[in-house]
Amino acid sequence: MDDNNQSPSDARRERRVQRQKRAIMDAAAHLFAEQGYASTTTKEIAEAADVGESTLYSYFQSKKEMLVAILNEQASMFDVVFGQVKKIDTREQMVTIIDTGLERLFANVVYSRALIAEAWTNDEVFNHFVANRFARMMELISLFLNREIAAGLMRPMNVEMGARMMIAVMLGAILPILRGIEPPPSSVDERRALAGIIVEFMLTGLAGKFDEQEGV
Amino acid sequence: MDDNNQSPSDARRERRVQRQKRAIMDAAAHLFAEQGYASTTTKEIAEAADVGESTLYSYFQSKKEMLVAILNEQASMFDVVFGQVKKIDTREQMVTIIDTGLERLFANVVYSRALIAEAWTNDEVFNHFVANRFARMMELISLFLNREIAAGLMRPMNVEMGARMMIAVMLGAILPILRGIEPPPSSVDERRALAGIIVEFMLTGLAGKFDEQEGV
Amino acid sequence: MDDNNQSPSDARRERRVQRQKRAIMDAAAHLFAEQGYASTTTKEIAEAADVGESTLYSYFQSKKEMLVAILNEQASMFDVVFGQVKKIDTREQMVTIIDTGLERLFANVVYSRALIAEAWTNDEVFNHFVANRFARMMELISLFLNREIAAGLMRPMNVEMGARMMIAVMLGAILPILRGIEPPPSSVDERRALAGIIVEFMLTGLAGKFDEQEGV
Amino acid sequence: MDDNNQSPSDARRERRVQRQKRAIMDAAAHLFAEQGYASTTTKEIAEAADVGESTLYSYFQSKKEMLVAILNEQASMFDVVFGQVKKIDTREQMVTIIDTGLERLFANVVYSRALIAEAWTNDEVFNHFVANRFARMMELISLFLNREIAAGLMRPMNVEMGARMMIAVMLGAILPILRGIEPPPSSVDERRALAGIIVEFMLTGLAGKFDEQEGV
DNA sequence: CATGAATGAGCGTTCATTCAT
DNA sequence: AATGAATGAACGCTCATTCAT
Repeated sequence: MDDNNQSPSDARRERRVQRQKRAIMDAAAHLFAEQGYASTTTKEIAEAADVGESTLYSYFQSKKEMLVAILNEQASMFDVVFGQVKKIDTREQMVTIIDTGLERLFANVVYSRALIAEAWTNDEVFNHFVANRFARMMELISLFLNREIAAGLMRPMNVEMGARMMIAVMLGAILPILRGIEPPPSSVDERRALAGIIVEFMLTGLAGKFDEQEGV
Repeated sequence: MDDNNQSPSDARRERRVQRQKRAIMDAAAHLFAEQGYASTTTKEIAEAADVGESTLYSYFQSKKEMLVAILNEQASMFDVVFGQVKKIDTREQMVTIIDTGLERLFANVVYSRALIAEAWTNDEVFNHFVANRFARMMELISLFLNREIAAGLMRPMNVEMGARMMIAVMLGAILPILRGIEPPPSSVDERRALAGIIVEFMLTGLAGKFDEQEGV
Repeated sequence: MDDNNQSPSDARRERRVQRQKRAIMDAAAHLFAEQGYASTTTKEIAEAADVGESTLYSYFQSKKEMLVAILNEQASMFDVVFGQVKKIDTREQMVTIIDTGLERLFANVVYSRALIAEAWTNDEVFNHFVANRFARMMELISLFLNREIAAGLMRPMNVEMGARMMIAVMLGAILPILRGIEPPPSSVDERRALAGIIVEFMLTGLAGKFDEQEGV
Repeated sequence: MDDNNQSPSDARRERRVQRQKRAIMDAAAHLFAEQGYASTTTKEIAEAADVGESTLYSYFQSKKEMLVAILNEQASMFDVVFGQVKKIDTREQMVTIIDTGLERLFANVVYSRALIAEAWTNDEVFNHFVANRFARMMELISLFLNREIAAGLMRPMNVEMGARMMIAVMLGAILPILRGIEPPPSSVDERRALAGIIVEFMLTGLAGKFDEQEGV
């Protein structure tokens, strides 16, 4: 009886706690994205989340912990996207993967912006949240490129540089959106079109003509 | 009399002032690049520049002014490079332009890193030091691309996206150097090789085969 | 009706209230004794008493009131002991009185320690809970000493200083126990032996030889 | 030349720094003595020392460090007094030793009161600043007592308890002064008289008759 | 009556800036 | 011109207390 009585209210409380935590994280992420972690005061976060300043500390032990929660979430989102990548055989698959990545990215633009902002100057953050993910990404792409080159579908090249370029092209396409200068694509179709353009540039650059064959 | 007497020593004083200013700016730029403007204290700058904390204020009216001086210099360096660009007709010219840009960039990596760090989160800085330069760059590249397409040397494309991709590829190639993870090229030859790779990727992407003809 | 109906349950409630109040006071006294009043948080008290933090305020109006309750109780305990003192004619009576005092003191060491801690720095506490009791104690002892001196059983002396010394010797004997460095005597016999030693030192000091006569 | 020039001003600066440090420590010691460390705010200390709150931090790294400086000084003062003690053969020597101790103690009553206040509830402070000094004191006194007993000048006794009593008697005599209830002796003669009374009570207690002989 | 959640007031501390020398 | 010393303003954070449930 007690169990039946308490369980639901426990769950409800837990949900409310999570909702508040989320509200604070969202407020903080926006501010961190817009002015950086160091320039954002707890007072501002509290006001943006519409709670008292001391209430923040019921949900996070410190300002730094808010940042970490934001970075963790953003990084794990990234892991999810990458975990789903299995094989890339056709150009269409490539577009789909990138489209999925964009979808997730645009769902929390400010989180990404905050992550980049902090990782750009903070080595600890960079090493903890970016470095190994970047390395894994490079590895995955390198494998893919090597396979394509071996199959004669891509030109011989410095594979590491190639991988870096792929990332760069993707980043370049969305940088103004991340930075908050342009709005994200307003429809699924627009987004997929963007993914298509990105792939086009990755594969053929500005000048080339690329024949769609069975492979990429 | 005063002129004859004072002029030389005035000049000497002026030179000394400029040298001190430079020392302070270098110290500040390094720190701003490594930990961000907001997280850098005037005490740290003073120590790095080996002067008393209050001496900073003999050369700059405020901490913010040090940042502005650094950003101004970095931005004007950029203007110099771009001012020299006249025409791009051959692939070789393109490589040379990019090589020149890299040269200047690597001469003051920390200045660039500081600029990016601050512009990423600070709208005022972005609008003042980056926005119009970025726009001019986009314009210049777009003109170039349109010309190439008209000449049949490049495929028809969304020109704005193309311009953005060129910038992205260049940025991608040097990002780890800017971030301070990799060292800049150690020789002029290495640097030119890097410029070559960048152009290669800009034009042909990963897959394409690009015929060097008379045009780019 | 109400009387007949409610009285028993009222009494039960009252007992429960007193039990909770006691639990909270015990928890608070321990903490006040170990870290001082100001350094003890209501959160710690609540945890030690195993109740919610806000529950404390059902029993006490404020943190300060908990302290006052503790001090009151400790002081009234003292009054009880002193109220029983009637006459001191023989050395044995003296030992008994001191032994009784020790018994009560050791029953609530932490209460005493908390009282001393707070009275040492807080004038309000000192004046309210210590000053007049100390004065009464001095008066009583002075009377006793004067009587002894008049009877030729003690040497002429500065009586106030004598009284103070008696208190000091007693305090000195139990200070390490109060401070929590040594455990209280583990048996009634040990405690009485301690009382004996205290009296011995009071009367004869380190060097003297004291003849037990009819008087003290 | 530079040496001759700089040295005096360096010394002057050093002296000024020491003077400020002392002023802050005095202000802090008074407040710590009167209301305890935890209840004293840095704002109060700053006001009492007549400096800005942030100025405190030019001289001490933290509030805790102010306390440590005070305790250290007080403890080292104690060491000085005890270091001078060589041998105790006559009652007069004993009086002199105690008189010297009183002199030093009364010179910084608030420092002592602050030390006692903090050591009473703070184990770290107790262990670091009191415990070993107390132990050394007990040891010294025990040695003395054993020698006296062996010489037949004192009665056989529990030596540890005897030592503790000596300390207690001394403490008892000055407790009201330490606590700030009574003023310290206003003249050297008064102070020496007090030392005499203390010794009297140590040796003969309340009742005894003690013959001054060659030994104590 | 019991409590988790919320908070204003105020804490110890930092820091860009000023000022006397 | 250069600086050590000083400081007000504001920071991140704690805590005794209140309140809705």
